[in-house]
Amino acid sequence: MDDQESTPAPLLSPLNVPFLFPTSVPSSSLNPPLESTQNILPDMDWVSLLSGLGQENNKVMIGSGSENGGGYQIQEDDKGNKDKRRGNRMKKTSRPRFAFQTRSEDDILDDGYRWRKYGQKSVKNNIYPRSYYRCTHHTCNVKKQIQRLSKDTNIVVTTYEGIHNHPCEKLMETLAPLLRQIHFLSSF
DNA sequence: CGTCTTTGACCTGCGC
DNA sequence: GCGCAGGTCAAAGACG
Repeated sequence: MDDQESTPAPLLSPLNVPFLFPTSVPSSSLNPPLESTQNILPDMDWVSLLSGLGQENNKVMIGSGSENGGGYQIQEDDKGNKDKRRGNRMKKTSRPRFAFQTRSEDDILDDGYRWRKYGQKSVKNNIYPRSYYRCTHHTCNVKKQIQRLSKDTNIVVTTYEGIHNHPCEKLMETLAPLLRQIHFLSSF
């Protein structure tokens, strides 16, 4: 409950996520940039989900600045703590948020990290619930939300919050043979 | 037995 | 101040 602000420098940027798609989702299934996204997703609650967004290719940078809030973090101590069990949470933070959409039958995008589901909520204007996941690495506080769109049920919007402070083992395993092959070919 | 999901309750922020 | 919506907690159960 005290390490989110002292998170060490990331070994991997959140931007590494799109590179992990081949583990379960073909890159061809990725959707176009957000400008078209907004056209085809009129029912998406982008205001709450993507407050303060920017754009970059097929991913969306979300509220990375502290001025826009968007994310929350657990607070170490707070005089507003009314409940010993859970009174010290939900404080605005500057954690980077990052969202993108995929066209997939599966809600869960295998990005190489291990996630534990910690909540699910039905959201307004969407028949599908939003699922909340947290990285299972004990020193990592990265979270992600997964939401399937009601208008286009093939589209899943994944929102990452925070930066992994540990390497992605699965990614390394996946890339190892490829790197070896590249190294082998480059030797000629 | 450890890990993960489910799910209802609870909390906070925000708009009115 | 109130109500709503979104986000989180944690107990209980499922699963391998």
